[in-house]
Amino acid sequence: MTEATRPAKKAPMREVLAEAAFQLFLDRGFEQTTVDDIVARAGVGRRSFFRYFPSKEDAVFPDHERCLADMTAFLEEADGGDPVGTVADAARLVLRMYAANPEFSVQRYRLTREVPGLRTYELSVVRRYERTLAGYLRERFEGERDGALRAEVIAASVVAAHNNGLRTWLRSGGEGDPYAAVDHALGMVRGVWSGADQGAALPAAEDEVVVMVAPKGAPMWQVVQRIESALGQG
Amino acid sequence: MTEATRPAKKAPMREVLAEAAFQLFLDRGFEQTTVDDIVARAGVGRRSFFRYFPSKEDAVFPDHERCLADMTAFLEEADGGDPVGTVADAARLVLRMYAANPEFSVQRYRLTREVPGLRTYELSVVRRYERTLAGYLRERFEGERDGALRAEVIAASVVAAHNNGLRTWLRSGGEGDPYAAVDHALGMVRGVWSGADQGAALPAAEDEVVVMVAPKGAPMWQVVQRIESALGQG
DNA sequence: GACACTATGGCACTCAGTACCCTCTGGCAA
DNA sequence: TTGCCAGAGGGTACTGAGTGCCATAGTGTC
Repeated sequence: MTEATRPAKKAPMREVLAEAAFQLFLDRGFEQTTVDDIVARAGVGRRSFFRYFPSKEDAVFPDHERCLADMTAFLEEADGGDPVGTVADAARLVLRMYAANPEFSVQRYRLTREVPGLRTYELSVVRRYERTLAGYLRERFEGERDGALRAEVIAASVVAAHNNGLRTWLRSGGEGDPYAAVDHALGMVRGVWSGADQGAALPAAEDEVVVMVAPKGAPMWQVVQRIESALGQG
Repeated sequence: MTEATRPAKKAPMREVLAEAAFQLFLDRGFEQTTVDDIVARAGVGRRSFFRYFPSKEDAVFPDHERCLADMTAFLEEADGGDPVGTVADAARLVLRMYAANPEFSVQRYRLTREVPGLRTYELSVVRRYERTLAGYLRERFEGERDGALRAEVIAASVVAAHNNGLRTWLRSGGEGDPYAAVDHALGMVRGVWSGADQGAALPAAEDEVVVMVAPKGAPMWQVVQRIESALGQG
């Protein structure tokens, strides 16, 4: 009726629904909100909801589908650099999505923490990222010893590290720089697993050697970090 | 009525239900089987099903609850040895459960692969194992730098490695020794992440050093393996 | 104006999961 | 014996997610 400025393209229904759903979830809780409540608030028919979201849970994560597509595209276009670094960069795409909307991300995080159904749903989303990363690594490690195994373990490590940093930021209420923690975490994983093609990319002679000295009782991850700095990767 | 041998303790209803459910799932598929079908086959009331299984999915994984309890108990009783080795051993408890019943495990694996709902449910189960392992590691790493981060990444690595080996065995139809692949996978993870307290447990002097030489272009994981053998941990 | 195509609404249905109440059974005490 | 209690299981009705099918309205195009 009184639709304000004339050429105002009416917001796409998908966003209207997601917005209405999220507000209701915040107000009265996820389980206490029915799909009928959502469509009533959005002023549309019930059937329309399920045309845009296959399930009630999907309305809480309206942006992951796009992000997953971005990640896939990113990996398809990736050049042949360090595989671990590449998947770490791919993981950062997810962080970028969260960071693009801190308030929403934090609210959703709190909501998800409290609703078992949403936690489970989120797991399936995270798993798809992990599988995407693992698929890329599997190709890169094709033919290498334990290639498939390393692909999956590295993908899991990257996802775990990313999520650790991300959660730290979310728990803090979305204040400050989310990239710091995530980059630190991903850096650790990269330090442990990476290195293969990175060295080969250097024009240095193959017969160059590095001598590393470490106390015998030193923790392995500390040893790895020293190797890193010895190789000048830090 | 004609209940065969007299002192035959009637099988506990939970098992009767799980058995009936699983057979029906194999015969006509998970989604094509309703809870009414299951209770009809088991010869009990519908209400009883939900007394024993909170959801239809739970009937497919009747043993994980117990296994998770075993893992928790195992970690509580664990001595202070190498933390990574301890969680690797804890993960092996899961493999033991699968290996105790190869045919069932393989059938369930095939079923789970095909049913999205079951895949998602399994994710939530796996996640609980992962959290249990991470919780243990977090305590062990208390106060260390990046302790919580390392706990989560290592837990994720261990779970990924375990599942990689397990799936290899399941895909093979449950033939042969499942422990071989899993031990190999866990060994790799342990080689990369372990070492901290292991070295300290040696009576060797703190000032002992190891000198390691490696080609500059060598992959990091290969470097790690060489360090391992240098330290005599292989 | 007929046609087609797409977006949306409405209705009816299945089925998982829950709340509430009933029955049956086996103790156990007065 | 009677009365009482407790615990296992059964039955019924309800809520709410998700689906299939059809009707309707808007928007072109010829």
